[in-house]
Amino acid sequence: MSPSTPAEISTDSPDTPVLGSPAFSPLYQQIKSLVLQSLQLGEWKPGDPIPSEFELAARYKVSQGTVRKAIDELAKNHLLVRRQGKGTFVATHAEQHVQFRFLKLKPDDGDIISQGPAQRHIVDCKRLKAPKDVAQALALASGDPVFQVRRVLSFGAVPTIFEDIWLPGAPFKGLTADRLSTDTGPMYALFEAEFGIRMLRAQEKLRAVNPTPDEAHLLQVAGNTPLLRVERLSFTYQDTPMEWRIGVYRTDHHHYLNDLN
Amino acid sequence: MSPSTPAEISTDSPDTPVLGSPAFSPLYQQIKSLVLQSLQLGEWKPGDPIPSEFELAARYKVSQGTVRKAIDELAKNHLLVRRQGKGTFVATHAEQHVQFRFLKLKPDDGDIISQGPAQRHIVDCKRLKAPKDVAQALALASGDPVFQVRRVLSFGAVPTIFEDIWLPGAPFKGLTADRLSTDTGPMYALFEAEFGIRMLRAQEKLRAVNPTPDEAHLLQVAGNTPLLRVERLSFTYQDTPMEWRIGVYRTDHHHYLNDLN
DNA sequence: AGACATGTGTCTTATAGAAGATATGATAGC
DNA sequence: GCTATCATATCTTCTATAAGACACATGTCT
Repeated sequence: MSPSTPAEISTDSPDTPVLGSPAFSPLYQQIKSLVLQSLQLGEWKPGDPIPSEFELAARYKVSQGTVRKAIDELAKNHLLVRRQGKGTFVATHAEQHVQFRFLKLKPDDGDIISQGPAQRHIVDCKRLKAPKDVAQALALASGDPVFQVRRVLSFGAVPTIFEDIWLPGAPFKGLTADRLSTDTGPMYALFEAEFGIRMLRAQEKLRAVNPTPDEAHLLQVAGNTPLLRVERLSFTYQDTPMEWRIGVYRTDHHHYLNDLN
Repeated sequence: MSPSTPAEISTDSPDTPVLGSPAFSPLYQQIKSLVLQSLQLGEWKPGDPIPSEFELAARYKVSQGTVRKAIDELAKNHLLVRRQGKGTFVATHAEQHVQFRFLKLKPDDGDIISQGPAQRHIVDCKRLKAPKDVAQALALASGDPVFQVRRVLSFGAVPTIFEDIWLPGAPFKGLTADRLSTDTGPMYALFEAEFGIRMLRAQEKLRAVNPTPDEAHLLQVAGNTPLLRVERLSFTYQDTPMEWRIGVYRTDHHHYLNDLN
């Protein structure tokens, strides 16, 4: 047969295992998942540059334009960051402008006291067996080890957010309250640096609730204060749930800002 | 392809494309704004097909690929809809799958009674002078004529959403409670069909609140029930604000669903 | 310091075939 | 004659390739 058939990626894998996908997908989609695979396997670390478009084109035996289309999509999903003249880099939670990508609570317009960085206070950090609801959210078996982290975020000395965070025990082996307390940056940056776990997307469900006595005490509000309850499920590669977080927000000086597009 | 002598440089050959005044942006961006202009001026009506990529390429004297990139972006912004084999169409709020693009309140998982379409009930519809806050939100002068529409949405006979909607008087000239009541489809579809006004994007600010006595009555809840207050500002072309809407949501059988990407 | 080379992503053009949708005309069966 | 079915032609968007000009960043040489 022909010694060098170009673009034969489709033929070598009769069954793509994931998601029961149709056997034939566009080339650039296949490139996209190959790049994704390299990202997941850690071939390129967060912050590092990935090979240039032409290098990848040569590696995968496709044209530069095809690689470009694949990278474009990954960049739109915030998995990669393009920098003209420099290269394309693996996105990281440690960067300034991506810092609080998932935190949509903003200070009200003209509110001065709420500006500036948040003060963090870890209430506790325990390792225990997953309750049923936690297990279900994280796709674990009931009773599997999980970490529970509870913390309060304050803005300008006003306690504003209480969060109840649940993490699967295995990937986060070694997590301690101390490690969390000493850290100064955002939590997701720590997850990335310490445990190699990168949150890629999340889904939030919002309701209005009254606080539990515990929450009322931690947030220093009356028991009948309406609060915003934000239930967030965060996913890493392959849409694997990696964090379940129930946040309770005070909205007297802040609001949850959302752009509909 | 041309059989003529290659060496000769004809005067018109470099073909400076028909570009607008903003001379220093990529070609495809300029094409994008030209298409946008045609959309705004109503050259192509909602639901209609726009000219094919090759036609537009000829019209603007650029390549088909450049037109494609412009259209791609407009399609991602939901201003156009591509349909393979058929053409590219002006997006409309009247389509089934875009119906409630801006309504993020979803019934809780496994909740049966809340399924199905919403029942609408217009509480009132008045024409009056804009209060200060309304004028500011809609970029009007204080005292300019505005419409105020108040309505209740119910799911499975449970009143769930109360909305206080403010519209600028001039563009919506002729709006009546009757017209709103008789209409069966989504409100934005009516705005589009009757007034030629298309909401393109919106911004929402969320807080948890207790209802006013009025709201408590209309939503049939106790006065201390925590409710989700959603303040939405909707924009049409040129980012002109065209609707200010304060919604109050019951979240006992629903939640506000948001994807973070 | 300035000029230059090089490596990167960005933009534009051109060409070609694949895939989906639709109209038209031929053909077979009644 | 009439209708159902198939094949074909011709639109459209979608995918892939290739090549060149440009812009940006960062060196190295003079």
